[in-house]
Amino acid sequence: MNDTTSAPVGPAVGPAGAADGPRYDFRDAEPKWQAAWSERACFAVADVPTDGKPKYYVLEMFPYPSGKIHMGHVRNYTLGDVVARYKRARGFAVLHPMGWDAFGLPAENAARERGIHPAKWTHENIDAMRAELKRMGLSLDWAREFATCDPEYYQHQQKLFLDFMKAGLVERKESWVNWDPVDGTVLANEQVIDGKGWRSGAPVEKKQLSQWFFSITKYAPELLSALDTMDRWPERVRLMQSNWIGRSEGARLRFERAPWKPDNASFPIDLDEPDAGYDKIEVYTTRPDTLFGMSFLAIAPEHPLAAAVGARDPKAAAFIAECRSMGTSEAAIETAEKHGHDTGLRVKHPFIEGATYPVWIANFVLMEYGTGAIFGCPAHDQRDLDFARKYKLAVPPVVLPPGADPATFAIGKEAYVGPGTAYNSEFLNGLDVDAAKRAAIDALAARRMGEGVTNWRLRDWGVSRQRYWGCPIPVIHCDSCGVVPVPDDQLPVRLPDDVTFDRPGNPLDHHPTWKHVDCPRCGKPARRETDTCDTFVDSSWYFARYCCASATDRPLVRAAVDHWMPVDQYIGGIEHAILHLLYSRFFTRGMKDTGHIAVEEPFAGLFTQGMVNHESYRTAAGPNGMWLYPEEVEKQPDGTARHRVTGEPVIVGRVEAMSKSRRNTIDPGDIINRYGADTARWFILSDNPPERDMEWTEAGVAGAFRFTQRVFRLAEGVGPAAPKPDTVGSHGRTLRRVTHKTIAAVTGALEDFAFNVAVARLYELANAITDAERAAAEPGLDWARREAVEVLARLSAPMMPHLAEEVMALLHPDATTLVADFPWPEAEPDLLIADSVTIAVQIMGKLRGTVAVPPDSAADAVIAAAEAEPNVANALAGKRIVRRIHVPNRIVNFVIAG
RNA sequence: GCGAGAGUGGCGGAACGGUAGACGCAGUCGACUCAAAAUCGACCGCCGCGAGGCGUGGGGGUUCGAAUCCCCCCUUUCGCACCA
Repeated sequence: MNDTTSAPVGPAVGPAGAADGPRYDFRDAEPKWQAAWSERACFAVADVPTDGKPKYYVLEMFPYPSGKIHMGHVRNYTLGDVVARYKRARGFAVLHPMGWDAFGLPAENAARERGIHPAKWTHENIDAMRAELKRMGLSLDWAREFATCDPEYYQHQQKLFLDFMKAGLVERKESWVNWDPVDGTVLANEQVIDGKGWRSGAPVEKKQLSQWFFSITKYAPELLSALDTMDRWPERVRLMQSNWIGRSEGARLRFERAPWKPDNASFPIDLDEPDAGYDKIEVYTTRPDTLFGMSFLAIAPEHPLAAAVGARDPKAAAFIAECRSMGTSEAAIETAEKHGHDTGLRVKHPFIEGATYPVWIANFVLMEYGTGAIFGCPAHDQRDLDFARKYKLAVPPVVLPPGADPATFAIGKEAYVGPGTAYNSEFLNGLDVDAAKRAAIDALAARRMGEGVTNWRLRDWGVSRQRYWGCPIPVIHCDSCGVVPVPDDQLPVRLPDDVTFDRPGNPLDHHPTWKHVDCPRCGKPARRETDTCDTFVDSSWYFARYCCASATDRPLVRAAVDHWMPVDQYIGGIEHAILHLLYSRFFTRGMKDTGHIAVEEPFAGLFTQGMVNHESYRTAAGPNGMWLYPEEVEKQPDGTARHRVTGEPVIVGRVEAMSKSRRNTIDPGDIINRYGADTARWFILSDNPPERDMEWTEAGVAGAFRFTQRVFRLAEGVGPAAPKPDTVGSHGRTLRRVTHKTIAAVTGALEDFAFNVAVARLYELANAITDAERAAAEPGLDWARREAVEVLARLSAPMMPHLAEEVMALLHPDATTLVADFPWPEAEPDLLIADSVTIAVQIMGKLRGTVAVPPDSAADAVIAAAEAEPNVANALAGKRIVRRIHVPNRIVNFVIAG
């Protein structure tokens, strides 16, 4: 596939045993050990194991089959593989599967642009990427592989959809969508850029469509409260989800409309017909305590009352149209300006007899949140204040800040939103904000005008997509029976193969026959639903399917899923912090409530990795500069860079995310060809903590490569196996201490996801082995070196699995057990105790010297030794010691007077 | 605007409140070599000849002792963003 001859640089790796150069040839070793693992099915586990081992489920977010793996994949799968191999060595039965998130728009784009069928494009990409992943030497159970575009997968998703429907978790409702009139499809918010479709460039329209929704809001309370128990998730992600779900406590109250009084003849409207249904306007507020500070009521332009007003008042209609033309994204850009239109209608205050307030249509009120209507309290809400100042509305203050004088306190340009005491508020006067809220809600309830409510920001999940390459939504529309679920025995609803992409819109809709079916209920001609599922649905249950990937008769086999789930360690990018992870949490609850599984939280542990970045290069500053690939650039000793071929000067840009447009990508396949998988894995782990963004550098990879060679050389340098000697000399003992401390340190680092620290400890062990190589011969030293090299290999195995096998095979030519099947090394406790510890000696917290004492020495002895240390004694001369602090095995600190 | 992180040598980064800079990268010098690569050895925070002093974004504080804990500020990254 990839050819090494095109690589411009790289180490000269000759065949093993060549006269010069490194002896360890990864090109020979890596495929050999991959084949060995595969032949022995080292990483296969049963759906329902009977070996009694504790289970551990490691999962990395599955890839979209774009065609090639990228460095982000390499990092993701390396991190997961380290965990999987480590846990396996620790005695766990490890489930570590892989598959493909294979539906989605790029396949359709390829079909449109290049005439390749989406299925063909997708499967070719999967084949290419599978081959690349296999070259990484991952400890995967490939028998569980699937792609979400396989009917064998999506048929079960259709079954789940129908079960969710039965359980009331699926709804069909009208909703406003972003509609691209050129592509003839709904766009997600992220696909609308500056009010235009991201592909067509056409202005996006707001359109009301009937769409399928998952009722994720039904689970809002538990999706929020469970976050508190998810202590193995990053705090950041939990917070983001919490904000996204957006619980708020407040009140819902109904304002009665005041009778219509035509004090201004220019308002030609009359909504006082008894059956109009506009006699009350419901609002949501988190500040019922500020009700006496009301000065207006405002409704969203999409509010039904606004439409009713617009039908009678052309000026109002024009204002509403103006608001609608400002798309959602544009509104976000122009956040400052608030606009409104006075309807002429008025509402009564719930508590103040005879007081009425104007009803405005305002662009800053959102129909999607709360009730689409607010009461305006300008003194204590910044938005309301901006609006009131612009339209010269009253600003009565009703919350007095602590210490402020009620006679002089006034609102300027800033609303007062802090704590305080209610005033100008009749029965609320004197109460603090919280007490006033409760009192106001009680009063509203007593009058049957309102009640306390909990409001959520989370909206239901719209899953309809007018696209071909997705899971068909398994329902049929019948003119007589309405929406009819496809019966189980007619599943799967397969995508037709013979589709065309020569015109905009949904190919399923254009297909000559596919959508025409008979109603399963009454038998009359009916239509298939042509919407397909959002691809986030596919990824909302794949983790459970892996547990029983070959089951054909049902989506999930309970015994298997209940055994393996939840995922013990999930690893992926932070970009999925909200959508994928929240949808999966919802879906898992849905699967539980429809009887498919027992767990309700899918991912017990979550780790979010950083990105892989790289320098970018271009030929000149400004718009004329051409981006260059890293392999086109040659670094100069003076730090500048030039073009490898033309010699042109090159501008070295920022270190930023790898992207095709900036050409600062590094192809993992190329790296594996030149350096091997172990080198790539080692470098990616060693560079920095895995949760942070890392920089991919040529020098770093080369350094990692040198280390692989060095480890092999250390192994070649040790003698044949021998029984443990009775006595070990001092160099040997020193080495053995390092060896066993390294076992403890690397174990701890791996448990903590501090893989860069684990790498550092292994470098230290290698350095200690090198020191021992140079030491004079003594009894037991050879044995200790051999032990150290074995430990080095075995501790490195989760990171560099091929090299570890090669080293152990070298040391044990007749061995039949693979390192992949070895248990994790155990440190000998005796060797973790040093025979001497270095105590820092401080005077007034400043280091003045060190003393070496036996571990756990008595305080008196340590202090005496510290005072005797020449440098310390010198500094203490003539001073009065007022206090002597001794921290066992660590420090002595003298506090002196004067 | 709101919320949450992060600021440590030339770089990536280590460091239970206890010897700041482990380990790696880059660099300097040396050995080997006709030479280069590879390998090996030494050095490698700043000031100072030295003794020593100064150093973890800035300023305060707690403590015998602070990169670490607390308060204020600065910079920066990310998330949400007219959410009533």
